[in-house]
Amino acid sequence: MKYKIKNKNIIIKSNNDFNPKHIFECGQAFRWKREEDNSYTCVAKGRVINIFQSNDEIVFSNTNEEDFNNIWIDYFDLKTDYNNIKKELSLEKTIKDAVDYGYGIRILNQEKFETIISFIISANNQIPRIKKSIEIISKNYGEFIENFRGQDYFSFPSAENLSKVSVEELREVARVGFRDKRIIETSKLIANNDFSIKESVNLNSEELRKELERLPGVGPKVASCIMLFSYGRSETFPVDVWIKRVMEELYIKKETNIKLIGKYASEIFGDLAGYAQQYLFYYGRENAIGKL
DNA sequence: TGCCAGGGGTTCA
DNA sequence: TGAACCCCTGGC
Repeated sequence: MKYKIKNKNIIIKSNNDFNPKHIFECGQAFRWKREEDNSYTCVAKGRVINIFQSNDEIVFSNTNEEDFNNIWIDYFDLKTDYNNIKKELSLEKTIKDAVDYGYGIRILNQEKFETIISFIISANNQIPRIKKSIEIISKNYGEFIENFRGQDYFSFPSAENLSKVSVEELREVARVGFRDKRIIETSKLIANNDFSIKESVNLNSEELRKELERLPGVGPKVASCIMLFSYGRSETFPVDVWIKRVMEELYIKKETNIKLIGKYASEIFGDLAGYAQQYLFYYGRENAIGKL
């Protein structure tokens, strides 16, 4: 991975396949903040990092060379050649517009426990409220990291710590509604190793899905998101209401059901289905369905 | 102002 | 298979 260091910042070439807005606003992550200068501050792995695009350069600040190599290269999936993925996907003509539109998307490698809880919260919920709940949970039960640009940042709590919170308190404090029990029970299963995150990485995707769906609050869609956004299972194609609309509008040309859409996607996109999902999701949401 | 629909789905009957 | 679910926001 080629980079240079200037004024304590790590700088890489954008290479037309790294765009902070695309990465953070394509629906995969919740713990980022857009700053007034259009940079993005994001919390992960107990660190706070700021990312700014300047022409064809991407500037990582509030970090250091060691963290960049040990943490962020993996987190931002910098070893994967997205231009190659886009080229392959674009052979299929319908998706080409979506790929061109979200050209700078990358799929992050996020922390597993945080991703599991985040997507349990996402069920039948709205993105601003999801972000708020996750922020409150971190602030109350995570650990203080630092103050950056006037804002305090906290890590996402461990399963051990979150499992000790009462259902009532969590609902009251984090405004998670009926998801309260699911969050606490899942945290307990993970904390007491009934579900072993460490061992789960060795499962094949079919086994992993089955295992994840044992967790309260994790159904087919949430399991898919967890697999794609934190287990690197890039053949996974999460089908939510947005993707359903996009696929119906662009491909199927009529209303259909979720199962069929997943099957269809895997036939067209194969092992690249997960990437395809992200380009389509971003394209569909940003352009608002109906105007495609 | 106040009511109502609907949302990154899952669960339970 | 279908209704119910917390809470919040946007539209009327």
